[in-house]
Amino acid sequence: MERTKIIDVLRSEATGSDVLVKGWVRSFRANRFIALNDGSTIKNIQAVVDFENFDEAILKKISTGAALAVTGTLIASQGSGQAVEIQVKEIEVLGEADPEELRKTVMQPKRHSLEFLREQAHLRFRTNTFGAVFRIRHAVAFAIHKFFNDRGFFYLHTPIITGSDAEGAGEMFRISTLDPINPPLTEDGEVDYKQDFFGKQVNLTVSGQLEAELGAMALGQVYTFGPTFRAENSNTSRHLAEFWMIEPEVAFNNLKDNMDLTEDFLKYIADYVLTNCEDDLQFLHDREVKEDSQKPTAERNELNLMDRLKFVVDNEFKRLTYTEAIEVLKRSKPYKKGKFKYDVEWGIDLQSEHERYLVEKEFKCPVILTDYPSEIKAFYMRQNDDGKTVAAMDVLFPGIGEIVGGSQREERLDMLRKKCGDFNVSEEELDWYLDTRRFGTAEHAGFGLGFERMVMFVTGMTNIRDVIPFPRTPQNAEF
RNA sequence: GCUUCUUUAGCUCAGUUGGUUAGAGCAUCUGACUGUUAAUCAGAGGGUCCCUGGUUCGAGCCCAGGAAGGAGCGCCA
Repeated sequence: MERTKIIDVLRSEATGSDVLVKGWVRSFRANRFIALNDGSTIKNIQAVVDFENFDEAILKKISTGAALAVTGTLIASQGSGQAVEIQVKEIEVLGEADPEELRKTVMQPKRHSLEFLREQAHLRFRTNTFGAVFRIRHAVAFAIHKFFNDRGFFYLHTPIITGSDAEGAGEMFRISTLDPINPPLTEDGEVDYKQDFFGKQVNLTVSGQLEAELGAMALGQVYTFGPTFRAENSNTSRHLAEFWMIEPEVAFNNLKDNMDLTEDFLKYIADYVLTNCEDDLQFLHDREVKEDSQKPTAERNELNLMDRLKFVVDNEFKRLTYTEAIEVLKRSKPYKKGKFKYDVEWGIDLQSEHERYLVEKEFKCPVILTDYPSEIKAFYMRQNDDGKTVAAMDVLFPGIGEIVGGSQREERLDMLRKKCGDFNVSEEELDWYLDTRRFGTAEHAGFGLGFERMVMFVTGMTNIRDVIPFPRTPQNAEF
């Protein structure tokens, strides 16, 4: 008989017919009820064993975590917790799981802290929470490709190994095949990278944007979706050393087009998850509601998970300029009462506390801030006519902070070269990039979305390490 | 990197003013029961009290240093 996935068995109306399912035991109750899960859905199928007339040797091997092949008749359940169940005819134990060993793992049938689950990242897939998170993570990735494909974007693979650190987006991981103990040296006693694999110093990418711009200035609309690496010593719940980033880039788009695209995009993803991940979302929703009920009122979510997603889908994002934001902050209660740790003044970079105030207290919805002072943003962002600000935008989400950073790019060659000078960026190294401005330059814009931050938002997980299968953070590269 | 909190059984945690044999629930094992939904009942096993040093007649508890983890901040996506 062919195996049927549990998600299909549960949907099936064919009671009375025989099925074969394979999966892992979640629990074995009363020597009679096996809860079996195969990962196709968060739901388990209940397999009912007539233990009085069953091989005891097999029953003994059925324990939490074991892999089974179960053959039996699909029947309407006599119990109230499920619509259908399998009346077992035959069980083959595919892989045993020693209970004495299993009790040391996250697979034991009880609630665990997320910290403990993280220590066994290789086993946490078997839990309800992480099963749900990673099925949703897939759905978000798929939705992203679908969104762009449906709009005629081309998926562009930008290099993971790069020779430029021009963007200055952060500390980089160096890649080398040189002997680390005795590297070849130049006459000056420096490491001689000319003898390295690529004949120069190279790093893991911190952004595919500059390369994506080249694609956009020929293919029109492109996006990247790949791994990104930052060697920052960041110890927070929203930073990873290895994460995935989506960077669309569109020729002939200005900042307004860019904002519209971003908003459509984020709404599309939230909506996709709401309509396609019902069971997993409901589980995470209930989990959060339960957790919240044990917290003091002040620490609870104002909106629950489902409502937060619906809110993003149904409401316009609040758009305002940096200059307006500074004014709002200066009029705010915490500012007047001296509650902010950092001062608010035009020209400063907004601190987390300021962004959180705007998103969580003042507007209570996603916020797009635009037109930041030139000095605090990257060299490639387009200079506004006021001479002080650039056509930048940051999208701020409640609880997560900056989820998207983007801009209209500086397309005027002379202006871009001036900015290179101002920001100490080597024109020589970026000659290939400047060529786009030499040959048929045109206005264009794009943004970068932190994939894991989006997954955090749609799953309600509050630590970024819990939305990536194998988190890489300072001092941690396990498994 | 900075601030702050935490570290006691496989897990989650309690542990009084420094006092003799360190506890609970869950998990595991044994037995009973058997249409259960984190099954129930009875019993059992299970401890480098994070590490190092100090104070003390005596330290899980006090002091110093260190490590790991959480939360917040900075850097950012």
